[in-house]
Amino acid sequence: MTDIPTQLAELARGADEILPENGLEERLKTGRPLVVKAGFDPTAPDLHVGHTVLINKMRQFQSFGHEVVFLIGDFTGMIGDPTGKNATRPPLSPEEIRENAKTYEAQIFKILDPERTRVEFNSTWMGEMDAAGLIKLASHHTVARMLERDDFNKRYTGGQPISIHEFLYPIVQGYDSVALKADVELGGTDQKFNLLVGRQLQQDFGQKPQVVLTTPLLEGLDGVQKMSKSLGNYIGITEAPGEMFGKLMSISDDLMWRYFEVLSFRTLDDIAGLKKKVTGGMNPRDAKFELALEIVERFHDGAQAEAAKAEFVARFQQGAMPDEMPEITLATENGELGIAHLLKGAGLVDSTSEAFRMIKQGAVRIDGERIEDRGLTLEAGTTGVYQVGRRRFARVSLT
RNA sequence: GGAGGGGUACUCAAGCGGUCAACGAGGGCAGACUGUAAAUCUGCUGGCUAUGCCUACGUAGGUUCGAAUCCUACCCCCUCCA
Repeated sequence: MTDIPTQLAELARGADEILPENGLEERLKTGRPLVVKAGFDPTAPDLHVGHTVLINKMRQFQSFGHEVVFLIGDFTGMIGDPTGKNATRPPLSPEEIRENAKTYEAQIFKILDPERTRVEFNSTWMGEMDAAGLIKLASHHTVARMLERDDFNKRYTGGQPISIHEFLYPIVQGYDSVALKADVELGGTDQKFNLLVGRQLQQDFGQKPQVVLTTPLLEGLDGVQKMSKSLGNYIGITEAPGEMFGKLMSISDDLMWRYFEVLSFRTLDDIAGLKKKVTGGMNPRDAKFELALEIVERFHDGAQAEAAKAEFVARFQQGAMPDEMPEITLATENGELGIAHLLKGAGLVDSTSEAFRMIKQGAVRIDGERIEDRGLTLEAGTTGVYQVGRRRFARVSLT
């Protein structure tokens, strides 16, 4: 096993907080493999790179020989995490949960070692608990402590409603740590309160309170709001290399440095050096290339990453057409088809109204030639590459 | 249970009888420029068999030449009091 100082240094890297501060060292000194728990919401099985900050941390624990528990909160999912401003959500069916779990596994095992990962569902123990058990469990926590949580506190003092069931979320999550006898729980900074409830409950149940390690929440592509699927500002880890590369290239120069900090495996010194070069005149675009290459390689491979970069350069720097595009065949009426219908039929625009708008704005090209006539009709038997904007292409044949 | 406030396009948010397919902001898309799908600037942002037509302002009716705007009922959300 790796020596403790090295483990400590590696595990603390990129972490937002470790509570209690010396707790991790103390646990590591026991010399036994630690049970490291991280909970995931069953409703969002499409992981994005924001989640990987945490998963990478799990991988580190794993590589040091600890036992990682990937906990799917199917029971808590019924409540809906009140962290943030989420509204309550409809409960998932057992089938949906099983499906989501499979999707999760396919994705996390790109990073984690399946041999050393335990996948658990909290309905395993929560599903068996009856009302009496839940009341008893709830008695382990007080309203005053619950109201310490920042968002509850704000809502309470601000006269905003808080439903009773929302109080159950942190309690159930905390009880998961009791059920698993967790040594360490990982979570985003927004989970800090919930993770701390776990400590308190474990103590009440006669266990040694877990160490809490929080990781920062990653900003999404917009650079402002946290990365999330519902906000659409994310990079999914199953996305195609080209997509992934393009999205990384679209982030602002400022955000690029943030991504380097939390997503890159480069050393901090290395990143500082890169930053210096940019200040000294290096094109930030080239630094962004480095980042995009590294991330794409992580979820695909080196060759695909290079190919994605080559494609990006050709397409956006040199304005070339993509090598691959959808091939579509459309039937004409009376031997011809209006341009608006063609674009809609090819899926390049959502409506004929949009097609006309795009034409008016000079966004439509046929074989690279910009067209301006909205009344243009194309004859049967012709084939052409139709383009809307810089990113939407299709090769369309008319019959 | 009582009193009050509110439901408008992807989101927030104006409008309170015609000039409203609906101000403004954000987001998105497009164009220009460039150092890139960064930044910046400009435009567009309901649909269609397209110089016109159709559907839209919680739902269903009603008043009116004419309603997102007025009336009635219903549904939903929020606040305060009990």
